[in-house]
Amino acid sequence: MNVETTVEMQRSLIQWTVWEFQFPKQRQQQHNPEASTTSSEGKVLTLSVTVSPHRMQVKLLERMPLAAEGHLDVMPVYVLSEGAGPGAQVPTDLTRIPIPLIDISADHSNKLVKGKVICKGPLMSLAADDFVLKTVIQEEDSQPDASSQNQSINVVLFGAMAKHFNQAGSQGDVVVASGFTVAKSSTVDEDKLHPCNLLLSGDDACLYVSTCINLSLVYCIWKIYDEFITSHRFKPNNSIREVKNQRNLDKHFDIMSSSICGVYAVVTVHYKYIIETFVHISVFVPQVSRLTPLPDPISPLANKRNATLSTEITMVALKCKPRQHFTTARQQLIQHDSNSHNATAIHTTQQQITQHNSIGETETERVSRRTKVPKYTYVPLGDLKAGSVVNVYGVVVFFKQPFKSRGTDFCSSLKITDQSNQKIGCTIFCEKLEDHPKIYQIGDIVRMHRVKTQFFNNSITLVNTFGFAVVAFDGAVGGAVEPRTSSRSFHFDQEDRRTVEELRSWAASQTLLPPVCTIPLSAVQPKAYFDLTCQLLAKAPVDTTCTLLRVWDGTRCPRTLLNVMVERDVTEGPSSFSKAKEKLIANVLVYDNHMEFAGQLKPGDFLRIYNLRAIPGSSKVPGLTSSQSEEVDHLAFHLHGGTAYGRGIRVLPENSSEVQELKRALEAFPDNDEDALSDSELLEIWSTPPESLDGDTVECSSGSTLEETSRLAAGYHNIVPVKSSDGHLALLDLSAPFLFRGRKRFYGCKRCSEAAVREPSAEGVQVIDEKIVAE
DNA sequence: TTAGGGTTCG
Repeated sequence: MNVETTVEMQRSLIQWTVWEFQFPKQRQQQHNPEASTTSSEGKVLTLSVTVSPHRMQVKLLERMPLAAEGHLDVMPVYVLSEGAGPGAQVPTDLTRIPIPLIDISADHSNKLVKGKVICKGPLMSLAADDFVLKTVIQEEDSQPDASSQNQSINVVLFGAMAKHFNQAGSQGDVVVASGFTVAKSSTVDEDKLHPCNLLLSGDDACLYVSTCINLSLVYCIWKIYDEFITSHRFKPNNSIREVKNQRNLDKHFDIMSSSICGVYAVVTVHYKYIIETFVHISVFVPQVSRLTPLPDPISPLANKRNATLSTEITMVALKCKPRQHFTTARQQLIQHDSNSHNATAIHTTQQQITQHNSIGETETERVSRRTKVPKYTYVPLGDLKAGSVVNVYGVVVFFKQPFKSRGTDFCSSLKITDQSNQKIGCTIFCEKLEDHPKIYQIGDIVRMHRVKTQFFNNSITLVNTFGFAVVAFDGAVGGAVEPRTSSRSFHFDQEDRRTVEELRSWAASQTLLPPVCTIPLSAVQPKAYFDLTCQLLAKAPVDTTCTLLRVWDGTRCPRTLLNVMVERDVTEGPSSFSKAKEKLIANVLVYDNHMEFAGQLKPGDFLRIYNLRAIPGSSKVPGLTSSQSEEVDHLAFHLHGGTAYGRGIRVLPENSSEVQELKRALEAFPDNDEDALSDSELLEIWSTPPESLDGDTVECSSGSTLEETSRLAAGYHNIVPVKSSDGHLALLDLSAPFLFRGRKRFYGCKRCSEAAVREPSAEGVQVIDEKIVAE
């Protein structure tokens, strides 16, 4: 059994050089345990991987033997690369039979069927460790109109195969089945599918799954870090499942790679877990002059490989009992691997790389090439002289988000540096926020046009002047070079790209950057200052100096978080969340000058809050509940007034790598679907008078139509429609309980529900005007 | 014009 995963080399990394390392025979045959002690002669590289929640640093140190333990707990999955395609992977002695031609009376012992998964049923458990799963596959090459009969067939998987397919397969995958039996379909009248079913069970049954898994570079590092280095145990079961959650291919890659900082060598892109044979890891090292190439790469292929640009599809083959097909598959796998530098799109010359670089250029670059924009010159920061107007590049070592000055403009404050090691302060005044540099974190790179140099306190500073323009870039080595600017036209060419990349590499080699202070809620320490990347869920004014922001980042702070009660009708966004979600929500109190900016935020916005303070056990917070004032072990989050240490808030754009990363974390939260309302919850809400539901669970609407109520319901957590009855509130329909939650409506059963109406407290509820009700 | 980094009232 083996697992092999292939990751494509992405465009933004094509100038990287690949070294390959192969670890032959870490373990001998799984079924031959005596042999497993032999041979760990495979040469291995050692990695130093430093991982913090938002950054990762991988350093190539030296080579040493790698303890390869725990290889045997692998689920029977083959992941084969697309290069060969399904046809090449399956045994050649089998012939393909089109789905419509499958017939119960024919002999299928040497046949295979190929089709696309159009429906995947749930995994059903028959007994402990015995499963069944039904899926529907459709003849892949079928014409939509011509002879469309019986193009789709039920495939029933049994045992471990069902379980593995449940994890590894999904709708849209292309599968090849062999070793199946054919049975009469009992559901043909209902599903109108093929009159036969394919049954995949027993030793001969085999299913090859071709899926569009595409691992990100960094994801692989994570896996290697996680499974290989930390625990020395493979958990391919997990990796397959998790990988399949990472289908957002290019984006995912960009995000992850741009969140790397200071990468010296990146492992993977083409790695294989091959149990019993070898582990195979490729190393990509950026071609920057500072880095000397690794001495004598182990693999003879090493210098030949540079990059592969093609989209690859990963093949997964599932087998109940792999023994019989295993040898074939493995041999093919190895063969495929040794040929892959021919078979896949690998570029071996600098010329080809250059070609791809130019293919990779942006529209702007092409435009600027054609229209001959005048060339900019950039003055190194060490060569600045007072009294001139210059263009500069620099790495951000300090920044303040734009803040309101006493004059007419917003003011940004930066400190930048470059290879000259000069640190230069910059002050930028612009009326419009969008004209300010879009700096998200220290290490970002800025290019500024038309800044004037002036002396202040014995050093040169930069201030923007007429015609000022700024573009910012992420500072992560290997990440996409995407200019952040609101400018419609700006010059950007290959030289700019190179400058950015050189600055990135240089910065990565320096220790000039302060340690990362962006941490998730789960890692917050009392008294710490930190930057928080989060999503705003709701906000509410607390008093004249303070606004409450309710935020989350998908992680849970191990400490009790401060609970701040505010009046419901001043809350923007939902006034309450599910219990599980509430546990993840941090209440951030934003003071003074930050209130104005906070006022413009909308629930749903993705934010980075800079220099947030985690304060333990305060009891003097406005709105604090009396029960909590006793508590000492809670954390409050304060964004204090002022802009010291870059204190402030920034809305992160939806397409930024930071937000993409955050979104993945939030999507992983299992209870994200607030629409799901269990019977007991419904009962709880229903049978409890509104005013006693923790004060904020139920909204009452009065005298509205169904349509109005529905519209209203979209904006509230729960709505129980009521009507006016003698000036009091009454349920619209007493025969059955119903509850509106967002777009969903929940109805109780007439027979078994007992609806009780209690009069809500008058506070916050309008006195009902009979005329309005009548209207 | 404005700011010219350097924590904390809450």
